[in-house]
Amino acid sequence: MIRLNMVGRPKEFDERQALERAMEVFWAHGYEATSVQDLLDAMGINRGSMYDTYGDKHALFSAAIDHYGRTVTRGLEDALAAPGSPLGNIRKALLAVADQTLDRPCRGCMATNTAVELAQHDPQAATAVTSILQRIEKAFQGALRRAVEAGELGPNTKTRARARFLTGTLQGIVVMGKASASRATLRDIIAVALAALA
Amino acid sequence: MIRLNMVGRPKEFDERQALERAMEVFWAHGYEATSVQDLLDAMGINRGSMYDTYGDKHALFSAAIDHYGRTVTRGLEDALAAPGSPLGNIRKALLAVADQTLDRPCRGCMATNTAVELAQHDPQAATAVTSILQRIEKAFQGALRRAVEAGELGPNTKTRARARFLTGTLQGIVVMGKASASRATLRDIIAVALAALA
DNA sequence: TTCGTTCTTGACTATCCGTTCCAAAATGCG
DNA sequence: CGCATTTTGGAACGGATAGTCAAGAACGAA
Repeated sequence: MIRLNMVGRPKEFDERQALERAMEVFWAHGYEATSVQDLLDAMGINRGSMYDTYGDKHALFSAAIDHYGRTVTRGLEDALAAPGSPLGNIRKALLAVADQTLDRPCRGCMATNTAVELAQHDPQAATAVTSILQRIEKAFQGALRRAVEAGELGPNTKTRARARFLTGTLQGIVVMGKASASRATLRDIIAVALAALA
Repeated sequence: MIRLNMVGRPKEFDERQALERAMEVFWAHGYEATSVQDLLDAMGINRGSMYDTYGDKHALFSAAIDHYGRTVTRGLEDALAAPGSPLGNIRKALLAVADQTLDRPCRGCMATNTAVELAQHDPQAATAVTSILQRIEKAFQGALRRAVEAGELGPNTKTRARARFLTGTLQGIVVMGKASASRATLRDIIAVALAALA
């Protein structure tokens, strides 16, 4: 007889919170530089629980970057879709990212980090990154379309090309920030990029 | 008595060529994912020779990224300073970088990779990256100034801000390329970026 | 209470890591 | 030819690594 709902001992830790902690460690240090022990310390659980719940280090990383998409990337989408001036939202979003990169140590963007560290040798990571970048591009494109409708941009604006451009600019800002670029440098980049939209 | 020129057994390998090989491995796989054995295999020498000649893995990496600056970055500077239309040189340089990122596997730019992987936790790597990015910015600024002199850009063009912007755009292109962006995507980015210069 | 199931704990394994060390080999000099 | 000096090849080292396993604890169902 097959029994569903055959319960055993309940988990003592919050799976979502543990995943959040793991995400932060991977985000800050990357995949290779993070040891399983680092993860366990941050997650507050021990080895068996981690391997039982997530499988192995690589699967945990996959879950972590998915979680990144569900939370951080989602936040960017919301910011770009907020009420008010669409171009203003784009400007604010870029400035917010630039400000984050001034934190020390700077984690940057987990999608960027993963693209650079893993995408070439890890198809699963590459898929996750592509998915996130596509969503960012769509979010930019949505804002640009609303800007056209609101008359902030001309009716013939090529929104897809400009959305791709903004996505690339975002990656560039993060990398420059990681390389200790000054606030002035990042503001210059944003100013020129915004001027390119008009 | 101090004797100079007291020779012993001569090196059997070409130091410069071995360094070039090491650079390629670090460039393709990053620092953490590259083992000393990987390096030895690629360099065609054995452990003792590597440790005697370069010190340790980290010192070898430093030497490798310096070598990158001396060769690859130098190549970009030359391309931007080539005779002919300065704006044309900028355009050609960006397109060349975009084309490189379509290779599989794509190594991208070693400065970008290092900025993302190491800059936050390795001051020496951060210094090397900053130095390379500064040189790229100066190279772009030089080309922009020549574009102003040649009348390709207006006399009031803010060359520093635009050079910083182009440096950021370059990083963005590399990251997008690593994330498997299509050629069309990269061309869109470049087209919008070039339009921003005018 | 007893049983089946699931989760926790920490010791354990086997492998790989960067690094050190040393005897043997290969050179120029006296 | 020795002798001093340097490189070579590879064995060896301690520590860290990702992953496994078994024994016990905590639950719901019967």
